[in-house]
Amino acid sequence: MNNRFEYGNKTHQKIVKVARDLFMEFGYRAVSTRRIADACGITQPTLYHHYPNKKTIYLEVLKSELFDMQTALKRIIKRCGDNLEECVFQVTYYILINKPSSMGQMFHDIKNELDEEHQKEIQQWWMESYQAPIASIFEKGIKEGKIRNPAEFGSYPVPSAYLLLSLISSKHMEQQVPEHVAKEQARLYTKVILYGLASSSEGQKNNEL
Amino acid sequence: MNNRFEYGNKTHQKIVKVARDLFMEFGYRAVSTRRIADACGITQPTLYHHYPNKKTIYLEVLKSELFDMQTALKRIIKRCGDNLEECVFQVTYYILINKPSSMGQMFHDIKNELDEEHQKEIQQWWMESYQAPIASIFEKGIKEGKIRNPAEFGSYPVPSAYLLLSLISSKHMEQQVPEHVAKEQARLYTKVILYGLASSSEGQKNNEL
DNA sequence: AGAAAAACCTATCAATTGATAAAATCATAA
DNA sequence: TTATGATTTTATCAATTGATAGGTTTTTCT
Repeated sequence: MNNRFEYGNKTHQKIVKVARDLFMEFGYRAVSTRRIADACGITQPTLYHHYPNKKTIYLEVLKSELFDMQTALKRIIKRCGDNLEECVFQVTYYILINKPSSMGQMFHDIKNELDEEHQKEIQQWWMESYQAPIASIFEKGIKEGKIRNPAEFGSYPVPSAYLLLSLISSKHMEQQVPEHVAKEQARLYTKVILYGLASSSEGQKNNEL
Repeated sequence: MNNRFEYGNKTHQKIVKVARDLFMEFGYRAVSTRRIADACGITQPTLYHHYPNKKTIYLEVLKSELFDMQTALKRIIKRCGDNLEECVFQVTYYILINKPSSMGQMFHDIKNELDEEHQKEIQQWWMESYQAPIASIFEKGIKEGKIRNPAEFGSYPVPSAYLLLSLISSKHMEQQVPEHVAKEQARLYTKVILYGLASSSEGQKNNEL
């Protein structure tokens, strides 16, 4: 039947899958086309039969990366939509486990290795897959009075989403952590972004302003 | 007198100063030795008269970067040591303005472009210049009862410092911001990490556990 | 002034990079 | 079975990279 099609598609998909791991760990510049080819078990020029150039492969990687994240986050938020804290926790935990090993590196590559048209395109994908889903959580929280008044505190949905994402993508010098530690971290991040580090009396003091 | 010394030192310092801007903006791999030399107004081999190789220049850059930050943070903390919120705000604001344009890129380079000995060394510098000063703020806050019980909340000084630094080094897709916006951001980060995004009633609810 | 040393430049190297051309292999459909 | 087209390989390209050798200029010290 269409074995020919599927056969070709195997390599096609494998390239993106392999390149994804490499690009996300070492960054765009540090990963050569030969390295990708080796990890795929093919020769370097074969890459150019499936993709016109290195940049296209990277774009394909970003697309799959962001698409997977989008579907997962939407599913999680739909599942536990009524419980704000639980929802923040679940999202935090999922990203913490499944995010690219160096999100900062990813942003750097997007900004420095791509031309402006592609930057705009990726930024659009990024907003749909990360920003919008997380912001929707806070938006709902605001409507239900569970989140402080945005006008007073500056806690608008989108900036709030960026704050949570900042906490998640910290990992300054550390390596990948085991699952139960990630769960613990997710719990901490959730509590901090919702309730803060200050003891409750201090928190009240601020709220009177 | 020692004009010879000073003359040599001029170029010596200029290389580090110029390389600092380039490395921090574009990353280690994206900045070639020729690019550094051009920006200094010298030819590329001249670099190798002042420094044995590219990596040494990068290490020198990191050293100066971290040293400057350390002295600044210690000064700030000493100045406004009795007021927790103000102290957090001042530190946040300073880092926000003076930090390398892509801190994530810096961490990536440290982890991927340096050998293990140098990694350990830089990590030591990093802890002294960023982690320790900020952690000292939270340590004092805990002693004074202004920060939640670390044993219950997980808000130990060092992890707390990392949380604040995560917020500061967010800047996911944005460019450098003007001064008054940075001040606004610093204000928000300070309030969020201390008091959280949840409305006060929600915060109380959590505190009862 | 003149010797010594420091600073700098021209020319060049080997290695690696992304990318292309052309030949060889393989699977598919007639 | 055989012709066709997709897939992969070998061989190779020009450009860029970090780094070195050797000569030239500039500064310093006596």
